[in-house]
Amino acid sequence: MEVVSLSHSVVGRQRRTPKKRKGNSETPGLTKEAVIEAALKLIDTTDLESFSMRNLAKELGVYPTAIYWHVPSRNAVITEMISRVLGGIVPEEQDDWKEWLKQLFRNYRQAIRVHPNVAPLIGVQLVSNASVDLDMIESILRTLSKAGFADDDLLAVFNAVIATMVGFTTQEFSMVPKEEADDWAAAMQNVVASVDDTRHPILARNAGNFANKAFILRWQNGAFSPLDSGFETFIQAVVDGLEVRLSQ
Amino acid sequence: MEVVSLSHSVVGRQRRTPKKRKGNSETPGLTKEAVIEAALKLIDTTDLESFSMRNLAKELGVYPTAIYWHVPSRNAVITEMISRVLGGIVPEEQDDWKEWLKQLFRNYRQAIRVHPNVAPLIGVQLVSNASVDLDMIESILRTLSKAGFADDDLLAVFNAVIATMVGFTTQEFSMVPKEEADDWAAAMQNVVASVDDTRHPILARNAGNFANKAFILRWQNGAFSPLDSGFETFIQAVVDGLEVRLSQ
DNA sequence: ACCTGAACACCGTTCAAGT
DNA sequence: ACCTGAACACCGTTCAAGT
Repeated sequence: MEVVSLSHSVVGRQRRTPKKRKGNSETPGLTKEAVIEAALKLIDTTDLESFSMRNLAKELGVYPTAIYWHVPSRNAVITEMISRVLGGIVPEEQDDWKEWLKQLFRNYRQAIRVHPNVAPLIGVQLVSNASVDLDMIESILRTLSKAGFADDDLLAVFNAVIATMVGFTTQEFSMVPKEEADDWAAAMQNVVASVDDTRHPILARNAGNFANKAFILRWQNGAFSPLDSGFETFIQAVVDGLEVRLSQ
Repeated sequence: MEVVSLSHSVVGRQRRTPKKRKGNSETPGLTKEAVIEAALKLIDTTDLESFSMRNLAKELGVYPTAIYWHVPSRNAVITEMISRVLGGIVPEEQDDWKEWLKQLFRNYRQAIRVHPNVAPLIGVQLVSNASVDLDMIESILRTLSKAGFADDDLLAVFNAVIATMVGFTTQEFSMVPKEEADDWAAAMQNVVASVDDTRHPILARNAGNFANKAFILRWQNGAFSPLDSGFETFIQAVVDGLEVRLSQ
């Protein structure tokens, strides 16, 4: 996988490239790898709000400013985390382009499920593209080309594919307010339970089924209440719809 | 439009309900409406990073803490802004359910285009649901029911619809790093310009077309580089795919 | 009722100083 | 080379005090 990192020119500049450690088993000190690893551990065990450079330093047992020797900025840490989380989601080549795409979408979602709190960072920050995986892009383009999309269509369909891959999962694992989580859950449950069946009859009829399992009407995110059937329905619709487009 | 606000129970508690002003033209003072309006103006003219309670206070010419008399928390401001931005996106009823859905998606995107910096807040924070628009939900469910979706399918398709509505646009208008925007644009342009055409031939062939117009390979967001064709392709594919599902 | 003003517990990041 | 430590310019929010 060729990942072109823009970290140096983009997310901040490192003062010097730290010297690589010798192979012998000295005290490890701090390394970039250790920083990223600790960052992932921190974001996994707490949440996105608690993910700060200062808490990261606490986790590592160093002063906050020590981190900046190994990593140029907070955005760089985020970039590195993302490319680590999303590494290896590109499926094996396959004849059926629809199946290949669905597998890509599922692999993305599975990768996020392992580190759900990272999800909000990807869909929402253009910086998340700072480490561009050209191999992934080429694989998608190859699949779409084989399927029959070309020229201007290739761009439009590519954008549709990326939106499909990222969009559902980003929302599924969106941030839950930390402090007021309990109050909020209670309030939302109350809303769902007391839907007026003359004003909103269809919703009232389906309220039990929708509670905490529908976007907008849930009080937990995908880490606790996964939206499997919605996801499968969504990606199936997209690939079916793209097939319809091909036949026109 | 019945918007159920969870602000009181969820996003913080107000100390007292401020008394409504009399009709005569006294000095206006501060009101909740003025706070939300200034918040939108601030987020529109600057960006999401600059949107802080303290900057909001500066904009209003008051001390930061004065805001808290009218609004319980930052999350409440966000909630109010979102429901203001997304007010009135539900289309008129219509026979063709596919057209109705597409119109909903387009209305959502148009609403976001007026206040692009609000976009990241919606897709990514569960708090964004704090003001639940039950009328919108019922309208979607009515349309889907008329189309023929029922029972468990209704939930899955509803989730697919919300993901479609929010997902593409959230990414299209994702946050651009403020400080290093120029450096980053240059670096990304360089990546796109120097794609190796033996390793990534299809991308190399399409690089000119993809530069700043494809997800992952752009350095500006939808406010400067809108992805119209991708969006239309995406929503058309979704509704076509849902129609395929109906016919099975 | 509504605002000021001080204060608390946080941020990311820079830079000089140590070893 | 790599870390400490102080410092800067920020945050959201609470609470007492003013008017």
